[in-house]
Amino acid sequence: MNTQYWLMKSEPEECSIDDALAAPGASVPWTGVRNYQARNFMRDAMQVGDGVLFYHSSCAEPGIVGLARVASEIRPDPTQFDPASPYFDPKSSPDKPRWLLRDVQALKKTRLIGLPELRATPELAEMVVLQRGSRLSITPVSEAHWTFITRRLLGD
DNA sequence: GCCAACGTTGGC
DNA sequence: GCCAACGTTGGC
Repeated sequence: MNTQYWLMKSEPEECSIDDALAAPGASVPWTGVRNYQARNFMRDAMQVGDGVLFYHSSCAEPGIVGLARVASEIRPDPTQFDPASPYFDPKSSPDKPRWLLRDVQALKKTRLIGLPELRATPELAEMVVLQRGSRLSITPVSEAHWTFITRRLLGD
């Protein structure tokens, strides 16, 4: 299957693009997804090597802040088993894990393309993340949108 | 902190 | 299976 593209939201207070780039191998486990649709995107559709728009959410300047790639196969999210974690899920068990993750490798910090800029760009109006009421932390990005955004970011 | 929008839960 | 109540997301 061809390379696909995704937008993945992270709260910078939890894991910013700088945090990801500073991690060993610039790779971080994408913990904390607790939404079935987002989980299913990771489990069923993502492939190693897919492109990722790294997005900061729940912060002063939400928007795209970097580029990344899907860096691992799917595996259980260990935070669901940790009673001390805010992501603990008492209904999940190691023999039948409910929540899954992939590793995401940060490739590059870019300038911010903030939400206002995204919304002001007609070419991007159809992006899933911009749709009314969209709350999914992982959304697919079309190749056209990926190309438009990466060109704008990388200036080629 | 507010609140719109959406997802999940659980009684029936 | 319906749907009201509740919880969460996330921009502002």
